[in-house]
Parts: sequence; structure tokens; C-alpha cells
Amino acid sequence: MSEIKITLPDGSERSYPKGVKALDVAMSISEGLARNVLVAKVNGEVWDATRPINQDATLQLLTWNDEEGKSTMWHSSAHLMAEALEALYPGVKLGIGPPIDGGFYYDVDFGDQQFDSENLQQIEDKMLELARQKNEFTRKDISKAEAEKYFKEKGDEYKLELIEGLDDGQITFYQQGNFIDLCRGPHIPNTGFVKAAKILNVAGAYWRGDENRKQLTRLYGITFPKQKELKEHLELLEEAKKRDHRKIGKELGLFTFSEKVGKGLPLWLPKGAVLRERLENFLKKAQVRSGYDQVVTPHIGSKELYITSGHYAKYGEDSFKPITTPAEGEEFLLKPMNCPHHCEIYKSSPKSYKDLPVRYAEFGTVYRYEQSGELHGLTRVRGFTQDDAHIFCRPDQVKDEFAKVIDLVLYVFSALGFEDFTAQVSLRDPETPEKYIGTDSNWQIAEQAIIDVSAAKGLKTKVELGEAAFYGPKLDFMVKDALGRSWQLGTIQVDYTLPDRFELEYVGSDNQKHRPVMIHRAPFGSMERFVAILIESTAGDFPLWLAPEQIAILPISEKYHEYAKGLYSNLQERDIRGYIDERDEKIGKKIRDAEIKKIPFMLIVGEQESADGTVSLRAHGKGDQGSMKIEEFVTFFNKSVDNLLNKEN
RNA sequence: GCCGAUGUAGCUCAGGGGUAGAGUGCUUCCUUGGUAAGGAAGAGGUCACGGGUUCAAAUCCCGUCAUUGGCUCCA
Repeated sequence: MSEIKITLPDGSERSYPKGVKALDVAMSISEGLARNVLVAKVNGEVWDATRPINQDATLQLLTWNDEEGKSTMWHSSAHLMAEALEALYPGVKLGIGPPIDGGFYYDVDFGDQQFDSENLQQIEDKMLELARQKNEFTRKDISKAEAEKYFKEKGDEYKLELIEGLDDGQITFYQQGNFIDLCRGPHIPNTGFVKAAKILNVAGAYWRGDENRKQLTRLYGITFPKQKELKEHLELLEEAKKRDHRKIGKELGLFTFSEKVGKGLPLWLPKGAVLRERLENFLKKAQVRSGYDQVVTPHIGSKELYITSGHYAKYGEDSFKPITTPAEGEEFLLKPMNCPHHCEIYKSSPKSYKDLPVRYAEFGTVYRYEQSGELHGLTRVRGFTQDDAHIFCRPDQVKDEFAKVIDLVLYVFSALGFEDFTAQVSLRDPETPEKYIGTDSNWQIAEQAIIDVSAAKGLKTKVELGEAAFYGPKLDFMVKDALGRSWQLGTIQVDYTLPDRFELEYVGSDNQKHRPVMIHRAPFGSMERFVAILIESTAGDFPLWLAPEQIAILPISEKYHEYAKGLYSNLQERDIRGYIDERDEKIGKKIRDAEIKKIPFMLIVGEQESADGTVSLRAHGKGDQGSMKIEEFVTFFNKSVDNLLNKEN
């Protein structure tokens, strides 16, 4: 028998008989390791721990602590759940069942059978019952004809459709217990690793993501190698729910919705409005430094404007319908974006190459008819305000301008403590060119510009095909919410198309007319979504400079209300925001309420303070900080604000 | 838009074919207090809305609206 050489991650080489399994290698190292190996990586490819290795290879043994270990376990768990479903619902048809971030799902068609989401416990129990049998996952190569025969007999049209798209010779089945599935693998050695299972939720999902096809039932689940880990995970989910911006927004009185106003149309309450205004001022200041000019444009624009921009052809049918007037044939649209208006501002006067770049910024409120099922708190709404700006520049300025915008976005994110974001390069889907407007060569130039500049800026990017806007590629900054759902915040887009459609021009040094390039950008994305994510990332403990209420003055008793009022107006004059709690309550109660409202500083005033001209300071979550003169507090306060704001300056 | 769930007091929620419940908040009174809940009394609801079944509907059924978990979509 011939020997092969296995190289382990520490660089050591060992010799094994040809056909050795990763599990055998693990066993030869230590039994404990072997007990924990879920899957392996052979020459960089994730590989069943029980699948023979027939040539020299690098080998990495993966356990629950590795990402691939987890996802393999969850992939196998999807099969396990399918097996349980077949046992409980004979004749159930199966779609696909992949692992995802935080678990796995399986799309199934229950046919005529009644599926009741009350019965999830039953499925979980069945899964664990099957898991305890420690059935091995076995891999089998199978011909296309045989694979088709198997599923034809089983009567599963979904699997047949999947097989249709596969090449003969590339098809594998995996079996555990009595369950056989079409699957590329790999899988964990046996079902016994699953010690805890939970079906998290049930939802509808279109077969192959196509809304014209049948909707299957998608069961989301998660499994763990220890019961304790499941418990911890569920507790974590509970914790995350407490950070939900919809809940905190209500508790802190930041925003609300009204059925009467209409769904997806947020109403900003006074405290939310303060927060929002602070954010706007912060960005406006940064934009002034970066050479932007503020402009203001109306909330509606004539239909012609959007026919010119191409938006009408693309979105007209699925938008709010045009507004008509008493005049014959006059039509306006609620503005769904600001760029066409800004193009017209650009056109309002002739431009020389010396004028460029021009940068028009506007906190522009736009309205889009989002599908009702897509609305979600403040993160997806029908009326929202973009921190929009459009840069018109010469082709030779694009890279420089793009780079400056990246700097601005990074400045904003850093000032607000968003460190965990993904930079996504959103390009065209080359398979569906009909979804985009503009010439091929312009698309290529724009896409290359984004890729080059992002690289030059040292951004770690992820490329996504098909995520571009219909008029140009984008660089999107994605941030996750409390529950791990990814949202696009900042966006930068290079656009060669709209300048063409609006026939924008500038006079070059050659005295000829040239076409400028346009960059769309919004560091926050929208005020609504940004505030939502800010709430979830801070859990409502806003940085001092943003907090709608920065201080609460808490008099010990009625006797000190006069002193409290004097203090309050003193602080107000220095732009410190807050309130006096004049209720007839004990100090403990007032403190408790201020803590719940997440007020950064509580100023307690009683006999001692009113006599000395001091305040007794308590910081949110930090308890008593001792007493100080009013002037001292103001200095301390201003310093605290500066520390937070000047982090980047 | 599609599949599923939910909708009871300002808020958080219990209940449930026979005149509506708690906690909290709010109002008033007592209390004038020192770092996370002082005491008492009171007001407050067409049980989302519209139909149907029933002697009787907040409760059961149908529809609508809104919220929500996903899917599709996202200029």
C-alpha cells in the first residue's frame, strides 16, 4: 500500500497510508481531538472527515470552534431536520437546505398536509431522537440517471429540478439513517454531535427565489453540540431584542408611527428631532470643511424630469402615482431621489473646467413606494431623508473625489463608533445587462474606478455582482443591526449616465464642451436608517453630544426648586440640554427614572448644594461622582463633549 | 406584493360566548425626602375596524387595516 504525506497546520509532516481519513489522522494525534472533529480542510477544500484522502495534502482539522465546523454541523443539521420532517410528515417534499449565519434552514412543501407551527417542539424532539442514533453521514457518487430515478420514484419534483441543472459525474448523495439527500457535502461524521436543536422560526419562501413560483415553507433552525450553548444563544437573542430600535425608540420617545398618517411614514418626536438635528449639524460642518455647498430643492418634480433621468421608465409603474393638477396633462412625482434636481441646478449656469468639482449637498426628503411587506421600523420606510450630495467633476478628478468621499464616510463612522462595517463593491450582474442603463465602456470605467480607489484607500471590500444601481456601480457601507441583519448605510456611486441624459457640460481648457462625471454619495445613507442602527449599536446610550437630554436636575425636595431653576437656565444658556424633575417624588425614584431614560448626567441639588452653589453629580450607569461647583461641572461637561467629538479631528 | 403570526388602558401584558383585568404611567391628597421604585384615593378601554353566526360576540367565522418573522424587492 502506498503512503501519502499529510502536512498539518503547524508545518509538521506525517506519513499515512493512501486513503486515510481525516478522522484517522485526528485519532493518531489524540483521541480527544478525534472526538471533536466535525470536518476537515484538505488542500483548502472543506472535506468530510470520513472521506478518504488519496494524495499528498495539507490537512486542517475543524471543530465547532471553526466557522467551517459550525456551518458543516448546521448543514448536517438541515439534513437531520429533513429526516425528522419525513418521519413526522410522510411524503413531504424538500427544496434546499443550506447552512446560514446563525443556523440553517430547509425549504419544504408539505403538500396537502396540515403543518402547524405549534408542533415545532415535536420536530425538535424527533431531531434529537434521530441524533442520538449516531447515524453516520455517508457519501456516494451517483450517475445523473440514477439520481433522477431515485427522486422520480420518491416523487420530489424540486430535487429533480435541481438535478437537471447538474452535470453527470458531479452528483453526490449523502445518507444518514433512512434519509438520502442530493448534496454536495461535506457533512459531519455522524448525527450524534447534535445535542441541542431549536426551530427558530417558520416563514414562506419562494422556490428558487422566484416570486412567480410556488411558495414553500422555510423552517429556520439552529443546533449545538451542548444544551448549555443553545440556552446561551437563546439568551443572547433575547438580549439583542432589547436593543431593537423600535422598542428603544418608543421607550425614549424618539419617533412614532400613525396608522392615520400612513404606514412607513415615521413621525419624529421632539427628542428624536433633537438627535437628528445634531447629526445633521455634525455632517454639515464636516461637509463645509470638505468643500460642499448646501442646496435646497422641492419635494416634487415634473414627470418629465424623471423621464429624462430614466427613473420613470425603471420605477414609474411601481411608485407612488403621479400627482395631477387642474391643468390638462400636468403631472408631478413625489421625488424619489434628489439627483435629477441637482443636475438641473448644475445646468442653471455654464461651468468652466476651473469651476469643477462642484459639490451640491442637501438633506433631501424622498418618497418611495416600498412593498408593504418590506417596511421595517425606521430601517425601511416610505418617506425618508437622505444626507445626499452630488459631486460633478472632470474625468481626471474622479479618483481623487471618490477617495475624499471615502475619507468623509470613514470620518463619520469613526466619530459615531461604527467600527464593524463591511465595504461592499456593488457591480453589475453581467448576465442581465438589460437591467442597467448607460454604455458598456462607461460602466467598465466606473467599476474600475471604484475598485482601484477602494484598494488604494486600503478598504477591505467584498464584491457583489448584481447589486449596482441601475445607472452605476456603488461602494456601499454595510452595518449589522442588533439581530445581525445587514443594512446599507453609507453609499458612494460613480455615474457616467445621468450627465449624459441631462446633457451636462463644462467648457474645457481647449474651449470645447465636455461631459462631467457625477458622484452620488450619502455617508449616513438616510437619517432614518442611520438613527435606527445608531440606536441598536448604542442601545440608546447616545454619545453626550447627541443625547437629546444631556442632564437631569433632580431637586431633593420642593424647597430647592428655586435653586434648580436658576441652575437650569444657567446651563441652558451654555447649550446644555435637559430638564428639571419637579415631581413630588423621593430622590431615589427620580434617579431611577433618569437612569431608565439613559440621561448621561444627573445633577442632584438639595440643602448642601443650594448653600454652596454646587451640584452633586451622578453619571448614567456609573453612580455618584461627588459634588462640584457649577462652573466646574460646565467645564467638565464641555470637556466630555470635546473628547467624544474630537476623537478624529 | 406573497406565506405565517399578532392586534385588550398612554406603555408592558394577562384573560376570554353572559356588563373588562394587573403592573406601570397619569391626576389629586398625605408625605419634604440625599444617590435605582414612600403611602392612599381617582380618572382612563366601542377589547384595531367592518360584516356574519348566536338569545347574547372583546371572545367563534369571514373580510379589511396596521404591526411583525421571513421571501421577493430596494433609485
